[in-house]
Amino acid sequence: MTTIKAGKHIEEIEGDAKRTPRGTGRRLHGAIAHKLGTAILSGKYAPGDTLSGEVAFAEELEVSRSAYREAMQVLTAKGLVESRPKAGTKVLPRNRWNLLDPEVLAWAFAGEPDVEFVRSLFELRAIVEPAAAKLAAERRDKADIKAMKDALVAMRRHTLATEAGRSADRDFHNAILQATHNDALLVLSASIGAAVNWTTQFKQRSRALPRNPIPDHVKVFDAIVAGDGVMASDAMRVLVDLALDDTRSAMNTDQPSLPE
Amino acid sequence: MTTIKAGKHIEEIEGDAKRTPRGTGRRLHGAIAHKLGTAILSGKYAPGDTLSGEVAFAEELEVSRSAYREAMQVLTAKGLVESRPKAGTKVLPRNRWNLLDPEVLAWAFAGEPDVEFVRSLFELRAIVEPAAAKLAAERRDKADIKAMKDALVAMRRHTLATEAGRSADRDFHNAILQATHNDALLVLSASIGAAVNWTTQFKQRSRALPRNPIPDHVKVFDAIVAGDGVMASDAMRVLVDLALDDTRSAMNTDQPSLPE
DNA sequence: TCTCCTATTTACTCCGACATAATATAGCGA
DNA sequence: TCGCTATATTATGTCGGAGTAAATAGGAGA
Repeated sequence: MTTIKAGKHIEEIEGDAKRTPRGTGRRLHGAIAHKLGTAILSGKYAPGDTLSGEVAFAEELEVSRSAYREAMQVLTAKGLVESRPKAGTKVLPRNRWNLLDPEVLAWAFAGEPDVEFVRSLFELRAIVEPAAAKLAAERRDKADIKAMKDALVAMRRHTLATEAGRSADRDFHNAILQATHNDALLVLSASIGAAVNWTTQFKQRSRALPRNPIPDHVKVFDAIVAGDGVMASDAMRVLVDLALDDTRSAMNTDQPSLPE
Repeated sequence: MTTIKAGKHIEEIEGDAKRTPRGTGRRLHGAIAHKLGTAILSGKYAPGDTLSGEVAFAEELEVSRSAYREAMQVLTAKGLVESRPKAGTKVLPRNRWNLLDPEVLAWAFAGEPDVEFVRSLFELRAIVEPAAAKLAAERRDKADIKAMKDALVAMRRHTLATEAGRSADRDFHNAILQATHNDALLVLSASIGAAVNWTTQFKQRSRALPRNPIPDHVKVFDAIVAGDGVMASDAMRVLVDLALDDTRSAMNTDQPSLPE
């Protein structure tokens, strides 16, 4: 007998189905959750579907039941599935999903993102961000202004074509939400930031950005510094609308099914 | 020896620390997550704190490591903690918490809710709900109107003092968000609904509601039915502002540290 | 003094068994 | 024949322990 005791055959697993340990800090159950999460978000498992039993599915994934179960707890925590004895694990209806969870959002954008959903996100941005800019103009302090200024400088140095530039863009929007000194709004930052990031990448994917986004951002910044809430709100509304236009045209001309 | 084999001593546990199985559908790891979640949200474990090791903590809670770990996966999924080998499990900074997650929100309101946080939530409502009402007025269909009407009828029958009435209130706001036909907004429904619910209960706790909320709701409803976005938005703004006033005065006159 | 290596601590993964709860089925009574 | 109750089935839930992998701390060598 081969006397394989504990998790000895991990190597075959990695070489086979899940080359899990990408980078550092990636755990096995996290990888499973990612795999199943994207599968659900992409529609491979539709709401109402019943997943295979724990033992069968864990075996199919070539992981232990423990790891599989821990992954399911993650999906359950995010409202994607629900497990009950005897009944099995079922995919919950879409309105139970925590679509604003950063990780779920990432799963949603892992495959071909739903055009309708992107539109929803921009509509949310169009509602929240102008209002946030208004509050920021009324409440910003020195530190907030500095954070926004730094982000703007970084955006000018790198372009949106680089990751550093996109990061600076996110930092700018994040700084605005931070300046509202509102925890609930700040949480949306992670969600909105993710949406901004993914859609910006989509814009880049199809064509070079034809328009210089800096002036629009500067207008928002100036209004906030001046403490003019209405002007900040208006400027931000323009910014979001333009971003929506760009993304929309980019997605229309975007040929689907690009390989990863 | 007592020859206790598997989970045989659950009874002592239930009678002791965690009287877990309240109702049906409550799992052990869910109870652990609830317990630790409320502990973190209440500040018993502050950001940066390192929790005891798996073995020690699981033993302290009188549960198996599996159950404890599954609970931790839930907390990790909601951004409350982060675990790394050797370093242990640490509570993440507040800005990493998914405060809009319905479950986290429930944990936040399980103890004495932070006044500042409640204010943040109402500010979010004041931003989102009027805009949602406007969209709803432009896009509502027959089914949406029926859902709102039914909720209004139920609100009239029961008062906000009853759970049925609060449920109807939530249904009404939920129906409006549903009528926007926007998935991203709909997700906020769960969060906002929870906030509405908790704060409504707080209002009830300190005194009888002096004002009849029905007319305000009817105004919103009529505007949406008429398809008048601006009017719907205005009416909703009034409604939220009034609710904020009520809650604020209720929390001011509210003597803290009421026993559960 | 700095760098590299080793050692330890902690979480991570696996396994196999038993307990529990919800459903499906069969039996019983009206 | 129909409806209700008791039993059997089956999948999730919980348990305990063993062994693996990773990150930090401390020590050895340059």
